[in-house]
Amino acid sequence: MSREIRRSMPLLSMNIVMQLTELSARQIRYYEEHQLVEPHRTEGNRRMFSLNDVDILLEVKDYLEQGMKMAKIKQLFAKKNAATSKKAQDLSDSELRRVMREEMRQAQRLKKSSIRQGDLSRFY
DNA sequence: TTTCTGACA
DNA sequence: TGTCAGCA
Repeated sequence: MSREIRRSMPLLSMNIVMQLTELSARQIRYYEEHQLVEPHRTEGNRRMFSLNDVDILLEVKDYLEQGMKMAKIKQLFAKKNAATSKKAQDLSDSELRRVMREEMRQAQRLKKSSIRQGDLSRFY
């Protein structure tokens, strides 16, 4: 899966991510404080984001726009990460499905349909 | 010049 | 979340 490696390669600067996500630097740093993303650091302590980080940021942005609270979003990502890593270890597929169903239910309940196919397809 | 951290509102 | 200060 060299595709995963590329997605995790840190090569986006703060300025690029701000334009890509339309989030302010303040917001991006705030989300990092809450461990929603984990950008790498350059020698000069500058943040370097991967495509995965941008994806996550966009998801967070969607959830926030739907009115979801930070606490809820943090829970969601914690579960998702746990589930995806479990899948990587080939431990639990049903758990992953349960989490994904819950996520879609949340999104539907709060809004109509802002979840993009591309995001979810990565997990199947 | 840009980004970083911390702090205040 | 915006913005300001003081650094690197």
